[in-house]
Amino acid sequence: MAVVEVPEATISRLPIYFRVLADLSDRREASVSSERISEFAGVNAATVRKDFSYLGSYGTRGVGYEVAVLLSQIGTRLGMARSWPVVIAGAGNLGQALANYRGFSERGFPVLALIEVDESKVGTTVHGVRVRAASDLTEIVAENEGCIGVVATPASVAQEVVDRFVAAGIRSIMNFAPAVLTVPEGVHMRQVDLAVEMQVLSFHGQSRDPGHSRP
Amino acid sequence: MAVVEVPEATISRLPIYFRVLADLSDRREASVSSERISEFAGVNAATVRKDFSYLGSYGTRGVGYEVAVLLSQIGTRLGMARSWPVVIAGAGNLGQALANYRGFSERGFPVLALIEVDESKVGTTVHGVRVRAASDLTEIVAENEGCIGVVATPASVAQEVVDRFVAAGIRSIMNFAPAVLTVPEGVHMRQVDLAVEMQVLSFHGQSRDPGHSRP
DNA sequence: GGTTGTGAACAAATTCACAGCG
DNA sequence: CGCTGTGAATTTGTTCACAACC
Repeated sequence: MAVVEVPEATISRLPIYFRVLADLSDRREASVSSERISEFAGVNAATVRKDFSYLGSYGTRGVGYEVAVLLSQIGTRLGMARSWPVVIAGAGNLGQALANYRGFSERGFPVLALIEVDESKVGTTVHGVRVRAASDLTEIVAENEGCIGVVATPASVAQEVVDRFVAAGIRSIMNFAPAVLTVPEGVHMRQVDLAVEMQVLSFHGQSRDPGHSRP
Repeated sequence: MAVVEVPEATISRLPIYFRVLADLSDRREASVSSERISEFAGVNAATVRKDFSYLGSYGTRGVGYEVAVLLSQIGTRLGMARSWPVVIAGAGNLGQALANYRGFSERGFPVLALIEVDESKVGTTVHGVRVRAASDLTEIVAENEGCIGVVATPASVAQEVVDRFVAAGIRSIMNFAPAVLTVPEGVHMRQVDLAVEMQVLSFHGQSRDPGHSRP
């Protein structure tokens, strides 16, 4: 129970459990079984239990899990006890859209600033978020512990942006540019490519296979 | 080489290879080794070769792969020979952002319409995309073979929207709402939850582990 | 009784390592 | 020689099935 690392596959499901448990908590449900979580999360019940067991032993045999306890445990693991400021590079289409996206701020990821190289945009405000110059980056990151950097620039400059992020002290990066980027050891990066997701869908539309349903 | 299904993990990498090969093609490179693709795609070279072998035998031993041949093969498999019309449900923040996102249309996924229940928005135009009533959905889908449905509504109505999509004849759905949804056999659905991605990042930021770099 | 927590069995995906061939 | 294509080995992830416990 001590030395075992939480597997990556489990980590990627924790946010789902967190959401499900938050819903249950809103509905004033005190206790829940792995079977019921399994239904809401779309994950096999044994997987749910095994995932939870990596975090420790928080259930009661014959009863289930206390929603509040589990929610707080997973929340803590996910770092949801604090908020994680976000800096978005690129005030173009996507950057503005992300700055405007409530899903971030509502879930603990307030957008601090949009970073833009186009001088004419610097100093303006997009959906309440200030557009600032690239030269301000180091200062912004220094003043806000644990900043997450979001790359919303064209692919051609994405690696350059990531390098600047890293130089400024950012250790977590989310990349929306359609490019594979490299970061040094110790920096964590995730890639979201909307067109890639669409192409996976069109693969299944293409071949007349009876595609399946789980995300 | 014949009866073997293409594994899901391979399918999800095909769009990456496609992008890398398109870049190489732009740079007028005629031939490429799995080793080089591996660098650009951030995937082990043996994995690259195994992935390609599911599509057939398109390489030349001692030489490598012909960029043009491979690009066309993968493009065909991904259904990129045609364009895939997209209908977005929900003309709120996210829906408008997606309608405005060039990455879709540029890569063969033109946005046909935004579907919105708020009567006051119906009839307007958002970034050149018409906002239409839910009752128009069936007609739109019928007129456009192979429509992809995008869910950009609040989570509370997402399942309802998916059911309408399916009833209208849509078989490929991309869900941006933070909810786990179910679809009948034969309908393919993919989930993109931006806050989930951020939470996975904050998990790694939280624990002082030397997070790693690959997407 | 009911449900957790987990070892063991199974399945999928990745990586190694090398035969086979241009 | 160099690089592909692929069996075999390894790692990672999932699911089963049941003892342990409330």
